[in-house]
Amino acid sequence: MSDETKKPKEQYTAEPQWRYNAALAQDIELKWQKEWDDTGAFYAANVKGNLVNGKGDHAGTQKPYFAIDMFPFPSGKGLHVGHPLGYIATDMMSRYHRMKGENVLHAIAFDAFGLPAEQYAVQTGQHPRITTEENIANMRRQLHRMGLSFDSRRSFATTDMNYVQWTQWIFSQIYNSWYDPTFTRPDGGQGSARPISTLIDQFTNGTRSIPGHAGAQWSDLTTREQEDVLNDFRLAYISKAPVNWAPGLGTVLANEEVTADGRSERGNFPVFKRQLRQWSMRITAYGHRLIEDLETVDWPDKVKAMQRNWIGESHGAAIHFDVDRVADGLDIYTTRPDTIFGTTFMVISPEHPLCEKAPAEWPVGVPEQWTGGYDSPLEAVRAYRQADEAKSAADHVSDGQTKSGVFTGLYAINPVTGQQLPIFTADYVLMDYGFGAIMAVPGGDQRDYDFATTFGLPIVYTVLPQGVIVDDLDGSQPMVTKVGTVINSATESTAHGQQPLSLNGQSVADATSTVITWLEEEQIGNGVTSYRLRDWLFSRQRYWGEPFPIVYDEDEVPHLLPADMLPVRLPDVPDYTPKTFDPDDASSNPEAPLSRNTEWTTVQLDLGDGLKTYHRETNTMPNWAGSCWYYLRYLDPQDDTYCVDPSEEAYWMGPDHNATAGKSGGIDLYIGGVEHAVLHLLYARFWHKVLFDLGYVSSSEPFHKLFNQGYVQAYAYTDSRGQYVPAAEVIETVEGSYHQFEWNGEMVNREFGKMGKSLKNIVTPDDMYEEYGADTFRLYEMSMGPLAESRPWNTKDVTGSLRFLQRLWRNCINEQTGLSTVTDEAPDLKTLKLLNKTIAEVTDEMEGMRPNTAIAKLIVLNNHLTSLPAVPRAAVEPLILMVAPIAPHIAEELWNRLGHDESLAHADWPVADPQYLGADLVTAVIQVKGKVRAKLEVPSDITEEDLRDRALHSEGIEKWIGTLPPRKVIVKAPKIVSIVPSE
RNA sequence: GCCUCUGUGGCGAAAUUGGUAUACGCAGUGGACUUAAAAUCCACCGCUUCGGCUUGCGGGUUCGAGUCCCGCCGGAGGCACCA
Repeated sequence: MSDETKKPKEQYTAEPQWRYNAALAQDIELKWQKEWDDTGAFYAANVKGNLVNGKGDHAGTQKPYFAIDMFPFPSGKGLHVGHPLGYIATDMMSRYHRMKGENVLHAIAFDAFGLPAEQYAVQTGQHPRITTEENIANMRRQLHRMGLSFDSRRSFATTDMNYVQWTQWIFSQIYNSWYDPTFTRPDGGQGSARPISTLIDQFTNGTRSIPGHAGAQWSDLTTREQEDVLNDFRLAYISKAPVNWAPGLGTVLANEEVTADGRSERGNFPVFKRQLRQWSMRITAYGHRLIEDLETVDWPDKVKAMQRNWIGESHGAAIHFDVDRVADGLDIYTTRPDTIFGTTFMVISPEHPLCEKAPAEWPVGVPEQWTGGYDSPLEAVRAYRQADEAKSAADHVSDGQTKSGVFTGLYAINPVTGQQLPIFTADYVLMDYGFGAIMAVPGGDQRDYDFATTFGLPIVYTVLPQGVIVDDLDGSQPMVTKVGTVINSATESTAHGQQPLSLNGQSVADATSTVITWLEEEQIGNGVTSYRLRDWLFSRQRYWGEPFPIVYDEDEVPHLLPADMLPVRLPDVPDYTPKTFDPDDASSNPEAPLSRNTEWTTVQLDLGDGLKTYHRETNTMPNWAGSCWYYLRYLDPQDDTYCVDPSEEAYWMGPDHNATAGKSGGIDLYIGGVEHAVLHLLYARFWHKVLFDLGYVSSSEPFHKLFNQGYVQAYAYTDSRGQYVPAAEVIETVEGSYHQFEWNGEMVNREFGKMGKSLKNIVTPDDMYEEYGADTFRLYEMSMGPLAESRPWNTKDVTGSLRFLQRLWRNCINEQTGLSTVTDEAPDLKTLKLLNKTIAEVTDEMEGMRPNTAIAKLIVLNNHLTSLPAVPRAAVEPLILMVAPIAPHIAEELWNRLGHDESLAHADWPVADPQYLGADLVTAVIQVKGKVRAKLEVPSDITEEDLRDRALHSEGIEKWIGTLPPRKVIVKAPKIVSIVPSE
């Protein structure tokens, strides 16, 4: 009995079989993903070789479009909904360009070496190769479920041996190159990487003298001596300069990996400056080109500015100062040589070699505070240097006006004035910028001023500051009184036989060039360009990275392994965990895990002069190495002859490959987070330029168009104790403008920021697939707001995206039968006009990568179709095609159910018919004193006179303009009439 | 401190060269359908003392300013002893 009463109710309430809900979406999505895989729908065709498109063809005359994301790191945690934002955008653009008939290369690889993978492996007790592979498998599954149109044949991980081999090969090319700043490149530019053999030729035939061995023959030098000379030229070289040592991480780090407060970006450990022997890349040789060529790429201004700031090119002068009793004297760098008359003391870095020349006795009459309380300059300087070494990078930054330092007991001579200047050592002068020494001008520089006031040193002003009257400073001669004019800067002195110099009355810019010319004539100094950018520290004391293709002989001379010995495989080691230390233990020393396998480190090789014993380099490369060139490997992933075949690189990335790419060439679209603005993007540009100089690639820049997607942010909730509560369970109530949040009957506070496990606010793509389906998820991500902006995730808003797809589905499909309901009758004029307007506008939005506004317009069209008694095929088919890049599965299914046998992946993007674009009637607005007072329906081709006339006589307008003739009437036909009434 | 960017309804956000501010979505309100609810469909939805007032605040340019200029205030990001 009860069964009978229930049964009809159930039948009644059950959802129709063909309602577009999460379950149906899943069926559709899995079906089409399989179809795409089976038919190779997204296979991109190469020029030659075995990579052809799904139809079996090589690239023909089709325009190429190469669009990729910054590839992911295969994390053990998997993805949350914030991660795929960029991937969906790139996929949308790839699908759009495919429908425009272009040959689209869209692929993904995995950045699988590096610290986090290693740490994850340590936690799980498994070999990093195993955990890395598991993580990649999980990530592939999550990404595949999203329906991203990758060419699956072009996917790889940076840890694949076949890839490592070519990473090592590129290192070899860099190692075997030097930078010749005078060489004219084939593209007409000055300066180029060249094979090191061309440098050896110059040494051998005497066209270049051998540094440190003047007059010697190259062949007379020992192998050791030759290598030492070459090391100073190689683009990958062994550096003995101060490096960043993080004991808590157990490895050294690049400058780019150290935060502003002197801690490691990963792990937040203190970083110490240490003199350690490490591999370095001479990226500074490319400083100018890395700035200059930013002009040739289509990047956000913000990222360009960040790279310019990071490289920090500045123009100034190198000036030589004689030093009492020290033959070599002292060279300094300044950007303000015009202020040399205001120099009242000198400062050298504690690491500066001149510190070692500190005398054993204080000069007579030295103020107490200059001595630091020590009995001699020698002791004072030694103590100051020791204290300096123990400081972490963070402790070096002085707080405000207090500056530390000590007098060296030495005096320099101002080459312009002949004045004696005390030389101090202080840690505010850095050894690795300029010459590690400055001329201090307390009248012009805040830091010098702070130091001068601390140590009671004189202050001289040489540039007229605001509000100072000229006669007070220099009444002796008549002068212009302009702020920024150089004053107090003249010498009659000819003590060294120099020409007198006066800068008085000149502008700073003029004075600067005057003094540089003078310095060059007198051979005291010269104009130089300096960079903030340091060479790139390239070795790490880690297990999970690429081994260097380098061995050392018994004299510690490095030898490069030839290409046929690559790849150098990572050996097994008894323990691959990094050796870490007390984070504050500055005296600790790095230990490379690879050195633990002594069977591997010692090796017998024949490198051309018989079998000899060598030991291997035990450092590994930083994980930036793999990300420096992976985009090239997509083009030609299986090549055994080249890292990328030149003809493939020319087709996909060359300067002529695509009208959008401009003269630099490069990838058509590269989407990723702004956090890589000065790390990956700078390093990759550098490697690419070396490969360009050496003739391996034809594009001078790797990434022609760069786009930074915003971050997906999320709300998190804390209870009264400050503990995070599960965000999904929080109930929000709104009263007026007042919002309340409740969890388990308790009021909780809302905060806004990242999505993270500890914040209990993670939403995963898997959650979305289950509740809404991949298409709804993709659509929501694209409709949240402008792609470049960060936006908060709001799961409840996702329903709006689902409703749009449901309505689209219902417009085409009978929910009971699953059959098409569209009519083949022609659409009415209103529909045609809206359709063509939508096509024109959505095309425009897609070109500008504004999916949020594109979607709004698609919804408007769809809502209009909903209001029609029957949905015309001619209107809904273009709509389906336009939805396809964003929600591809439902689009394919509808396309199929409407009777198309072919996938729409390569269908033609709709084109607007111009005859429906112009409007016959438009609304003209009548403004009086800038306020809208009336509206008129007028023909769109109305003349200005006509419109003016009709506006002035329109109903009710005299109420606003009065009876007097208006003072002024502006007409912009057919939209605006602006009336200024007489008073 | 220096360099970028940003500020519009209850919320996410639109507004192409200065030309009808608030498209589209969420939330909300009312109605139709239903025994009822959900779903769906239709309508409304900045504030207002009904004069008007509204794009963080104060000025300016203009017939007309969210948009351009000057000065503040708030928010985000980057760099930071770089001579």
